Amino acid sequence: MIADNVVEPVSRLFKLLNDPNRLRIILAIGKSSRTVSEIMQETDLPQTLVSFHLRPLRESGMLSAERRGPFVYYRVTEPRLINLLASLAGVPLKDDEKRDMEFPFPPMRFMRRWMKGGE
Amino acid sequence: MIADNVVEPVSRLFKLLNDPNRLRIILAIGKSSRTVSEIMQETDLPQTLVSFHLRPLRESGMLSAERRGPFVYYRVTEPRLINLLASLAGVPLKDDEKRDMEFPFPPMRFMRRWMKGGE
DNA sequence: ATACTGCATGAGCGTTGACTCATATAAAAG
DNA sequence: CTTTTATATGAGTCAACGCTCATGCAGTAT
Repeated sequence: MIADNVVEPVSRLFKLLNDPNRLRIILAIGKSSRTVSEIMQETDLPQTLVSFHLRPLRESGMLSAERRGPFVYYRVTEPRLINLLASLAGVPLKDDEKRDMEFPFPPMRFMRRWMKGGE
Repeated sequence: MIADNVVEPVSRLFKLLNDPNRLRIILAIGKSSRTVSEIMQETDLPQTLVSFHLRPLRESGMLSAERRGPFVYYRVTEPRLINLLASLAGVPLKDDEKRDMEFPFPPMRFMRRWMKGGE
């Protein structure tokens, strides 16, 4: 019998990442540091929606926020997350992201078979 | 600008895995082959709910189903998924699952920091 | 044919989740 | 102090989701 406290944390992690707009936001930040306005531009999402999604990502610790003047700069606390998501999404890393590529994530690519949706 | 067709497949994958009961079901099957009744026992979920969750998992190709007499045997099509989930969940593999452990998934363990939930 | 077991499926229901709108706060500029 | 820019937040809406109930179908046995 599998305990709740084993499976619920994993569930929370996937819930945090299961929204297309959140993934867009994370990938837009990438391994650099971006203000909310920059994220709005790169994702073409309204400000209030970007902030709305940034909250749970920040509160979970997946993103960190630092205020500098009127701007708030967000960054991904674990650059490996970008490697992982880029690998899953099947997109190449930007050139300036290929540094500190401790390991690529071909180990996860096998899951791409299950991504096709019935539409 | 990140395209929809890049990020939506990843979203669908995570949606498929973001439910605690689905994770329980997948881990209950493990690397072996289990009937619906056996899954019910191991997860303590009602039959209709187990079947309800098995459907999308099967239709996505994540699980395969084979009828033998009155029973339907489910199995995980990619045993590596069990390695991955077990690693994320922080649970050891059962002894009989440690074979064909081509790679463990310490590469993913760093995400465990984001699993804590505010309750 | 009937009955029983194993599993699947559609309808209905309550809850959660994504989104928008209006508004609030923070910093800078005039 | 007022205004403007950058970001955050609470309330409300609508759709999606998880779940249950009732029922249907497949296989087996009598």
